[in-house]
Amino acid sequence: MTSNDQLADLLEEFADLLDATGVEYKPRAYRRAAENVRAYPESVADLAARDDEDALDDIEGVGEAIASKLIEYVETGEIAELDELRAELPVDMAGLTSVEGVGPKTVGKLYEALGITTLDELEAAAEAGEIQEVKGFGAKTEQNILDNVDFARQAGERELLGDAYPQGQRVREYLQSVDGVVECELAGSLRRWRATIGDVDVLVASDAPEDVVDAFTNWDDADVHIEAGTSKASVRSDGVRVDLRVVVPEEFGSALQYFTGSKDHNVALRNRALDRDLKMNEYGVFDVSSEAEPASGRPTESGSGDDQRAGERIAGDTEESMYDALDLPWIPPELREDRGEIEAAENGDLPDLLGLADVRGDLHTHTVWSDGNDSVADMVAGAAAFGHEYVAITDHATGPGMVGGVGVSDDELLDQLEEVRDVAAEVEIEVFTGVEANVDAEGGISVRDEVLEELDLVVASPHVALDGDGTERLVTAAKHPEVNVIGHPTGRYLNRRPGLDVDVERLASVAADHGTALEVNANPARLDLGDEAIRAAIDAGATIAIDTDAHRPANFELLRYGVHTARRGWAEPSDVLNTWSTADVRGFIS
DNA sequence: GCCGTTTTCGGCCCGACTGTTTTCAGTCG
Repeated sequence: MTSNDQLADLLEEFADLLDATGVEYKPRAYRRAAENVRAYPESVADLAARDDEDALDDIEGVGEAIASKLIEYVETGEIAELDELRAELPVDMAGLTSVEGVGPKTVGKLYEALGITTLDELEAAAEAGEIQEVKGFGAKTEQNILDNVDFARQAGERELLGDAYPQGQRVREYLQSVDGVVECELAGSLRRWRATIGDVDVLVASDAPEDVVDAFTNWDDADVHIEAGTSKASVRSDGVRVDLRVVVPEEFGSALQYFTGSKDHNVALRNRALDRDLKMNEYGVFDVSSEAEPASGRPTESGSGDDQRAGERIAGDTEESMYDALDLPWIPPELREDRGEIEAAENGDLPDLLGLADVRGDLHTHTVWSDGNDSVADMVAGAAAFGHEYVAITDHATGPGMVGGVGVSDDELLDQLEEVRDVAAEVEIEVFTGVEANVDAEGGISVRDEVLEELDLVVASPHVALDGDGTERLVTAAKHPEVNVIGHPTGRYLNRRPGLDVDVERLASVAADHGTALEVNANPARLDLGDEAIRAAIDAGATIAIDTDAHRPANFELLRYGVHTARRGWAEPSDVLNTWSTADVRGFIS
């Protein structure tokens, strides 16, 4: 069945092709429809497949014409009109528009003038100096294309949080050292700690914006200079696009709120403001009740550039003031996805979110006994140095998914037990003996029960057959009396494979009944379970374990990614096994 | 092509930046 994403992609291609052929307004309608189809909570293809003309009526921006095209696609696998457009403009639209500065209209013009259809042809034309000969193009545009075409070829993927976060910290530290910078914060999806990041957004408060832009473009780590004006600039650093915006200190709070997003959260807040005769934007919250024509619901066209700041400004110097003006408490960035957080805030029901300092231990680590880099003693010392009160040693067991002799056999596991106990006797922190066993395709565990019984803690993780529905298999594992934690339940690898489909509600309710925790693997390539699954799991009553899967002591630092992902899943400290005391954890796993 | 307390026509979000212009179009967020 066709996913909403696929249908939305088709509508967007439609929009781009219309745009490239110079059609007005229709492209916007198709893009809006695409956006709403993508975000629609039910399967649009299912609705379209119904023998009901009005089935698609509820989707904003989808009218008669677009609805009939969606139905045509679901029934026949094609849209005749789209095929005609493709024939008229046979270009690799997605590839070509992935070049920074090249949009649909440019694609249309270059096809018209030079017959360019692919990235390779675009590059060849630029190298041959043909592009600057086209009317409306010049030498700079041609050079920009040459500069960006390679990046466009390799890009197309969002950056992992674990790569973007250190990048963000570096730029923030640098800007904080710049003269005239009053405040500096990361914004955008990085501040919301999304698992993947489009670009790094950084916001500065300063009365000398041009000096800040200047310092930013001269940053040592800025490899490519994309653009720079008087109040904003963009560079590429280590392959990541970094966008700077500078505002005056009085507007820092409103700008931070605006640029943190998400878009959906901000739209919902803006509507709430309108209900109160207020206007909310990146410059503040304004009382427009005394403005002319209040009944029209929109400000008058004065023609001045200050329309955005019309009315009496009642908030904006801090983020708190923005929310307060709408009678809401401040909402943590991780929750700002329009997933019910505004309603919860209104009712005083916002979760008391877990913090990094609440976590007391790590229940999933590896040593040289399997594929880790360090000894049991070094990993335990690393956990203690990180500040943990307890740590579990859970090396890979041999079995399905373990290749190249990585996992330990049952006999080796028993040998390792003695070493772990010896180390444990020498240190202050609590050390749990354990294993990361493999869950086979049927839900079986790769270590004999008698051996599992000897261990304090058993993490059971899927490492093979990581596609299709994994619910029953994981349910079987979660019911196993010796299994305490289901490790990285879906087996996903961000940007590489989606992992198992899991009915989280069902898995979580079984896990809750059998005293099994579900892992949030903090490795930034995994972040598994992900935010929405975490929330579903907690709602179904399951306990969460946030573990780093550390293969060396430095990996204990990855905990932050797991904690913030759990915050995105509305997790409170009590939901998380490894915020509990040593005695309580012992109680849970015994 | 969509939409409506402006309701069957006439609008459609908008500001910053760049590169090409000689007053503006295209891209981006």
